[in-house]
Amino acid sequence: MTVIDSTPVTSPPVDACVSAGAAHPRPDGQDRYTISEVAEFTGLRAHTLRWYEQIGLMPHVERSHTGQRRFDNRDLDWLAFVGKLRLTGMPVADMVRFAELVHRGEATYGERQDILEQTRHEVATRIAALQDTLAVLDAKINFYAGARQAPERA
Amino acid sequence: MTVIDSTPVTSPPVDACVSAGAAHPRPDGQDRYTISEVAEFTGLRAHTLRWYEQIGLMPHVERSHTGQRRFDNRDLDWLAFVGKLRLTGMPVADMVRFAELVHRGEATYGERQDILEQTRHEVATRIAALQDTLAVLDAKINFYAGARQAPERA
DNA sequence: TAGAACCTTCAAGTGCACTTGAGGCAAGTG
DNA sequence: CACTTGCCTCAAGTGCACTTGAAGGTTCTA
Repeated sequence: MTVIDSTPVTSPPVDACVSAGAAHPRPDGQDRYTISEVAEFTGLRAHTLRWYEQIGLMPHVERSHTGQRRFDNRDLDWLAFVGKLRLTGMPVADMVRFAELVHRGEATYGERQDILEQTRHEVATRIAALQDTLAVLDAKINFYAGARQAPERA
Repeated sequence: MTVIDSTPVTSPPVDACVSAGAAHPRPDGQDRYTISEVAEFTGLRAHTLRWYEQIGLMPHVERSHTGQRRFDNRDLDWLAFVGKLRLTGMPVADMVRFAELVHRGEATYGERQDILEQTRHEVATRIAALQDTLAVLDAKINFYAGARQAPERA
């Protein structure tokens, strides 16, 4: 019985951390992707994907009999999550540390929770700062718009 | 009559762009600051402030009779705005371009408005993405919390 | 009047996150 | 069977935003 995608099953219950909730639209009902397929799908370059693996951010990807990488849906989930973390501004080194915790299994749940709570806090702070910025931008945009509509008022 | 701060007056109506709305808490009722005062106030290093001026991101700062920089409240406003732009992820080169538009005066209002509207759009998009990320983080945090509270459920 | 604590310019260095290039193997096509 | 395409590894290069350092002038405090 092969995994056919559709709903996020995550059959091996060993470590459900990787399933990122409502999955992104998968290419199709398969489970083995070449590096260029993954590159197109994630927006990352093939070189970057290899580099991720090299530094330990992308844990060991399966290989074909000729040594080429074959990514599966779990890998895609992990990359989607990494993309989210990247969005938060988390340094790559920290993501690698998190990846190591995931690799070490259930024993690190607590530590992982702590890290994500810290990250959550930072993200919330960042959102607030950006909303502040939005207000400043709006004020300036309004100023410019007003100045253009009433240009002769010296 | 010297500018005493309080409400954003911006007496010379030439270019009100710099007044960033509700001003940050000013050091005190003065209007001439040394570079180290500005450094402490903004969190930027003195070297960075000189570099900003050098690349055209900090338009000409006044000098004392001995040639030392004397920043005023307008400069502080500008730096606060630059800080906001930096938060949005705008590259320094783009900020320099904006600074040049400001320097060229009213004729560039339209162009400036366009840039800020574009930036506004990007910031809004970014906020949405971060809120998405927040949801993912919450899901994972809950997963970890749940797994710790009910650890014996193989 | 001495020394600390500032300031100046010019230039090279740092850290991060990739990016690019070289050289080569393996599978499919006319 | 040559050729193109796609993958591999290893190593060096790039771009950005500062950061640090060197060498020297000026101003404030004791």
